[in-house]
Amino acid sequence: MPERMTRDLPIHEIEDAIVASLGDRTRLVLSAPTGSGKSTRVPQILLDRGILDSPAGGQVVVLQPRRIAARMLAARVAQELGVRLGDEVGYQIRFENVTGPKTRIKFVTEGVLLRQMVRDDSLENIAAIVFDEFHERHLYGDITLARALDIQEAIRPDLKLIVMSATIDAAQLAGYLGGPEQCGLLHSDGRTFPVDVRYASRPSYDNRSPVWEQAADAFCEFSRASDPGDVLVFMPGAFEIQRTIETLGHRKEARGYRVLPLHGELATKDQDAAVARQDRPKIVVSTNVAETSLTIDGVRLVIDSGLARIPRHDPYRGINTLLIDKISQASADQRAGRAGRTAAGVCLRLWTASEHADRPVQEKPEVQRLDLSEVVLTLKSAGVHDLNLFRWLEHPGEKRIAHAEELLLDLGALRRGPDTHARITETGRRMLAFPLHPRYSRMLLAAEEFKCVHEACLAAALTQGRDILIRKIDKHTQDRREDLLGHKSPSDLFVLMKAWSHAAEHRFSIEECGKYGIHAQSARQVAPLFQQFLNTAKREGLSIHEAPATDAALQKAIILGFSDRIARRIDAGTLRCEMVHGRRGDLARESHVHHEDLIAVSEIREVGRSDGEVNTILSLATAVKPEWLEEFFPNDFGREIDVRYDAQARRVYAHEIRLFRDLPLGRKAVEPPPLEESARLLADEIVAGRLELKDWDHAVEQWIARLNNLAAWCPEFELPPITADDRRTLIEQICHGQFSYRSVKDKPVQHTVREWLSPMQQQMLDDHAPLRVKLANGRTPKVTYADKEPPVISLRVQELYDAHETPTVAMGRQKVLIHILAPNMRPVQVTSDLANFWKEGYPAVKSQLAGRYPRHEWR
DNA sequence: GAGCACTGC
Repeated sequence: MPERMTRDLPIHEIEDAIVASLGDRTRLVLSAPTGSGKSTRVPQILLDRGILDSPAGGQVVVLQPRRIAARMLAARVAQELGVRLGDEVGYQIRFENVTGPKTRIKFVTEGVLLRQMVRDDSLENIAAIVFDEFHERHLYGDITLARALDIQEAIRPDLKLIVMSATIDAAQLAGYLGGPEQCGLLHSDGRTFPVDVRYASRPSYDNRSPVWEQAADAFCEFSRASDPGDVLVFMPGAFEIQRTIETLGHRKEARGYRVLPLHGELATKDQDAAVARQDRPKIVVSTNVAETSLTIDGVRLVIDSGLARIPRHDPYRGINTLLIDKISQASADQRAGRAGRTAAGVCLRLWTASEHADRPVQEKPEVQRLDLSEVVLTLKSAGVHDLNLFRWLEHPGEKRIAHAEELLLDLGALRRGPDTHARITETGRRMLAFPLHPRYSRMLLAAEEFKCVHEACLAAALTQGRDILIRKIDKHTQDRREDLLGHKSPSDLFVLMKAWSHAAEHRFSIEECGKYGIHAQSARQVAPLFQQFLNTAKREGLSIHEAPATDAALQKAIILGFSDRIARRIDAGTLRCEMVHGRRGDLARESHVHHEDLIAVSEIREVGRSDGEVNTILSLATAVKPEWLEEFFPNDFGREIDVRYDAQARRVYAHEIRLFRDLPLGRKAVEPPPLEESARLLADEIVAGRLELKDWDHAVEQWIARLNNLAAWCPEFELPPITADDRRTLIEQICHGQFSYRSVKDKPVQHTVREWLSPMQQQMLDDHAPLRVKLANGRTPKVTYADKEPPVISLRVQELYDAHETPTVAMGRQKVLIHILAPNMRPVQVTSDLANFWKEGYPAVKSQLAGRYPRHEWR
């Protein structure tokens, strides 16, 4: 029989209030910091006080953001109640279901419940749902709460919903849950030790030394005055951690300390070492893992860089970014709290108090930061057709929703309905059976057609968790790895599959994996995923073919999931690639598909470099044959004729360029088109000096190609004689963007055009030429044209900031719309004269951004 | 020569 719990934790002070509130209303927000005992005791209170005894069945489901928490909390509650884990108290996480028919208290991770809601929205047997650690605002937690509210209103009015949070603005949350009419609001105190938070005396932008130096300085200064005990240093990533450790190694104050790194890519034994008690005091230098996921007991001093690498999905470009950013006040408090777990502690922040006040209060919720494709598909299957009307706690932004819908339409998971809202298709429903990003579920469905389901399941499993191939390895390991995996491959996924198979054959032995730089723990975790996908595929009626699939079969399946990420190498000497939709990036150095011209990439990530610039890295590449694209996407092909004039030979050459969407795939020589005569006449004009040109050879070459394109666009266009009006027309065509920006951006052509013109026309060109904007960091921002509206220049805040250091170079004096893409918020728009942007437009931008986006010091 | 936070179905 369950024992009665002891009432030794702060949460019991409001036990009666909880019971009373849930007697009146079905919703409750409970704000309580760590140490209040809410996670273990609230479920027991619900059970003990009869709140779960509803006709619908008496289970409380407690949502946890992490598996390990679900497992440990269940074990602790079972122990407190004196019952066997899996009977009255159980837990369910991916791959593990430790519950039984008697289970009344069930801890689950967020994805488990969302999946359950997709299958069955009556939530039979569930009397109450508790959302724990809701302030972390994970994507699935947000969606699960919103759906639970829908379900409560539509079919389960008796369902109790309790949202627990440590730091979130509880009143706002209570408002979302219907206000005082429908939702109770309670607060409990925690039980932690006080932490003395100290700020830097100099603002961080004033301090030119790198964060690792600053952290080491702070440590040395502190340890000269008092004994720090165990120390925890927060850094944004592995690189900075390494530098911090090196720097501390040169400081005499750090002698006698064990200095240990802690981050996700470390082997388990190294992570354990950082958490374990040492024979000497220790300094653990860690990423965000130590903020929520791992606790290190005995820490009395926290040194916080205030930085983290924060992932975001940019819906404008359809890529993921991972850039270093300042953490929020809430996150900094969470980090500081790590110094007060076992005794009073100190937290040294490497930024000033006034800078702190400028930081955002909370981190942006994931729903406003990440790719929503999977969530959108889930909601569509639940009958939410207009996602802008969904009950978002915070609206993710129309662009983010639109981007997800576009991808799902491309994948065939959605189809436009009569009311313009896209509806889920049969393919979409089948895709939803797989717990995967829709791209990968699409790949698995395609794999059936190409008879490679088994292989595709493994490929999908390998992309889910941490990379199984460790990046930083020594030369010997590198050589051994190359012997095992080869140098070239049609797909990086094949390389991963080969590495994994080797690890699996050796039962994921740490020693054997270590020889090849394979992360044994990550590789081991792939196996259950692989099995889960195979089982799902079987259940969905896909046939798991016994015969090994050909490489081409799997490559084709991959392409069907990633057709909007086709890329072409620009040249053989570099890793530069151009992609469909005008994007560019660099193929990952470690890719094994470096010998191929045309690839599909499964991952695009924008990553900050140590010099402050940004790299777009294309990884997990798969070789693509153009004829496959033709087979699958016959309507996405176009062609363009490129005519060039060879001045020495005085001949015109023509090439046909094949385009996949807007990506040039290859060129082949063709008969010069009828325009040849006109082109030659034009060339003669120039050669004869009747048109003064600088750098004429190149200019002519470019210009003739442009004229040819114009003729294709406007058949009545006659080249000779070139009247002033013709020229005007030409310029206007250019100005209105009917030539691609790329085609006229080269300097010689600008020259050419200028030289043709009367002074008045030159003025017109200056006023209306396609904008050429070059930033101080060498990047050229995107410029888009629309009818009758000023051109739009899209700048990311980072670029704007970089550009501010040295002036932006820009041609053109017309008014433009400058679109500032600031992470975490709607784009800020200002209309400005570009040449005077810093004088006129920038103050407007600044006033809109300052305070809301304190990533940089706005000057 | 360059480049990578953490979870979760």
